[in-house]
Amino acid sequence: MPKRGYHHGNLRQALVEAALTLIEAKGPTGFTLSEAAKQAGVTPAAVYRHFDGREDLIAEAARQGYEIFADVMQYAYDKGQPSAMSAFEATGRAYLAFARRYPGHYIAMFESGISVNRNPELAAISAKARRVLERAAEELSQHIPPEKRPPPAMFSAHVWAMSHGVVELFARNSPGTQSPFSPEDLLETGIGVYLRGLGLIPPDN
Amino acid sequence: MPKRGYHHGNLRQALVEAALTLIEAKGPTGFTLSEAAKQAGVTPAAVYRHFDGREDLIAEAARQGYEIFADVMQYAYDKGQPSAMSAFEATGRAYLAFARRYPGHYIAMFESGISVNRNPELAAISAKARRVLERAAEELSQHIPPEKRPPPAMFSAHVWAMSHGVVELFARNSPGTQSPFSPEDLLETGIGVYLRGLGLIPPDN
DNA sequence: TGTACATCAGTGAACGCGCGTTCACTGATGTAC
DNA sequence: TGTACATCAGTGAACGCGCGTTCACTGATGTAC
Repeated sequence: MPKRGYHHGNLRQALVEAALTLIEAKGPTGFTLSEAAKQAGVTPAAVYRHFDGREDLIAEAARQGYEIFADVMQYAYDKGQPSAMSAFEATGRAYLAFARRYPGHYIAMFESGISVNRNPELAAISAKARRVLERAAEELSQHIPPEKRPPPAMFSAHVWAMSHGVVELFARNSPGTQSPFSPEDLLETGIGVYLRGLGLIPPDN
Repeated sequence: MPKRGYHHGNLRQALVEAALTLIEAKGPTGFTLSEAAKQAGVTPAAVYRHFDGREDLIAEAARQGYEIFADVMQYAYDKGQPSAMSAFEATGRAYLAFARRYPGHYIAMFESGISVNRNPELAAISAKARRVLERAAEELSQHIPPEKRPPPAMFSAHVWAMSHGVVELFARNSPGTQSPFSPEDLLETGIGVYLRGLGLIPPDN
């Protein structure tokens, strides 16, 4: 049984979770340190026992997000093996699934404006997550004749961009008026067309 | 010569422009009505002669953005005629060019969290902009055999998603570590691969 | 087991700040005669 | 052209608010003997 702290128990993590809930509910703008403290049942000043301040708390939320993100992507990649194609497709689906399932984390990571270079730990874990997708792209691209093979970094950037675009425009309520297609469908078909364009799927399949 | 108002001249527009500058510089979060007023050389209270409040000012900035956006897209589309392909590619490039050239507008439109349904005028102009891309996709898709033709709305959603993703991840400084490729290259090649996947570009071209 | 002491997580009061918004006003501009 | 009046854009003072942050403190928990 995990030992509980002196007073609250595990305030640090409770604050991160409060922050995630609030970020999800009100956007990175609406999130305030005071409200997170209140939601954790604690005075705002208590937050400073665990974090340097507001930004630091958001950064920790993002860090935990990247941690989960990297795991999820890696797991999808492994599970899709040994086919390079199915591994790649699984990571694409995992991206969207992550955004759906952990919206607070996703927002903290990609919409809060905190830089990934704000501290080395954050930079490391985000790079790790990115590398999963890059590796999947790299392996898949070996099936393309070398002379028409795009650089894997470009390949993965395309897929990342489409995934992120689908999330931002169609998996949230706000700006893109809802399309008649589900985000999952859009991403699946979009990546499908893209892979066909790379010659990785037969043209008439 | 445009007539100037009583005191300031054209406060309404000056406020919109101040807002755009601030939104660009500090993000939608950092933007404050008071600062916009100050930058326009006016008391915060004066803003209320022209707008209902802070949100209304952002909405007007977004509206003007959609206005420009629709024009830019339409112009690119027309200029790319009569080839459906070149018209389509031109609108894709225009998307990115718009994001680059009017960052304040772009942020107000897509990142400020204001809903396009907040007022009818905004909904109308944003729909108009969207329709340009949809029409380009529709015409282009006529070159695909009907049985393997995706719905044009899906087609344009894919391209919009990739464009938006490239802008958000690679054309800003923050989250995506800078890729070795320029956003323009990424979008151009990404859409190229996608169109090839649709069979619109010969496989070995 | 019991006592004395050290640690340190969380308190509560206080701070200065800039925010969005309101209000009665002022004074420059426009208009009627 | 000159005067009296109406309009209304912008003023400046004030408001209440919640924010992030600081500080000396308290009191529960852990530890040494």
